[in-house]
Amino acid sequence: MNDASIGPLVIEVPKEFSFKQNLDYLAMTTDERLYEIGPDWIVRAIPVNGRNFLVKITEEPDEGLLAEFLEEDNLPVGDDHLELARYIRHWFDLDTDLAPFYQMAEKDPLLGEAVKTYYGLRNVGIPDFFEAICWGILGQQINLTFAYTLKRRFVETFGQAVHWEGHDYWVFPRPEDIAGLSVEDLTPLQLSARKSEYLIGVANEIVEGRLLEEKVAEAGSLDEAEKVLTRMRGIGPWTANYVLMRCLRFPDAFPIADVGLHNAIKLVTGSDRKPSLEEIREHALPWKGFEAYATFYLWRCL
DNA sequence: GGCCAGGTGGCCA
DNA sequence: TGGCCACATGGC
Repeated sequence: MNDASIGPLVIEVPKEFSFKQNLDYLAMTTDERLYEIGPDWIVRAIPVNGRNFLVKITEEPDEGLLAEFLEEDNLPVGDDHLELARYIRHWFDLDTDLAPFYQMAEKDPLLGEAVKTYYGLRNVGIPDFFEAICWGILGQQINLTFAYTLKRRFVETFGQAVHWEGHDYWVFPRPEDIAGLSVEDLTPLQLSARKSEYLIGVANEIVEGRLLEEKVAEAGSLDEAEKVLTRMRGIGPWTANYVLMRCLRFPDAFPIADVGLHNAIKLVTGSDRKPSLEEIREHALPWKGFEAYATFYLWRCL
């Protein structure tokens, strides 16, 4: 890794991977300002080892993903390469074997169409733990459009930007950027007082070492991990499962109370009403161990 | 103008 | 444990 300090990073991808499907998914939410997307590329600033690297990712047939570093005066050295590769693998969830999920899903009445239509889509994740939690809290009980607006304001107010060729590439605020704030600092963004308390509270818990990503990741089970997270004020079962699904990659994480999930099930079953919790549990029986991917693909149908 | 939104905490029996 | 209710504000 020493003499490769210049030149792109090559990242192998599994067979069940479609760069296009993942770009199409990400293209729906560009207003959060954390990346820019073209027809066959994506650019984002990736925070690693205390620095922000501007990375352009493309696909090279038969090789995998190619990550180029755009700023000539800000190139990764040493261990940075490893961390950047890890970040990108995490982002596109490249280390999960989707074959068993697909095997189950193609016969499933709710998932069959979705896995055919979106074959190769990965559970595009939120590699940053704090971002995943904040995004969960921001999205609670408001419509998604407004949630993205709030996220954009949050990022542009408290995050860091990499300026390159007339464009800003934003990095999500760190817990230490938020921990010292007061509710009044967040009011101008049109965040409710309660949400502001939650965000600042979680930031403090992380900064002071009372909430550790490793502790959650190493929990013995989904239940245990959920308990650690829901001890935080502002993190209920929905947010906990959302974070476990999008960031910590628990395959069985399942935000069962999610309105989007309910709407998706209503849509794919052609029902005229949303399913009850009991009905969802019934639908989800065959998904055991794959609830996270099942949910992600159902969301994609909306 | 009314209902809904990728919920949660707090209170009560 | 389970059922209400306040919260809070934009989108459609």
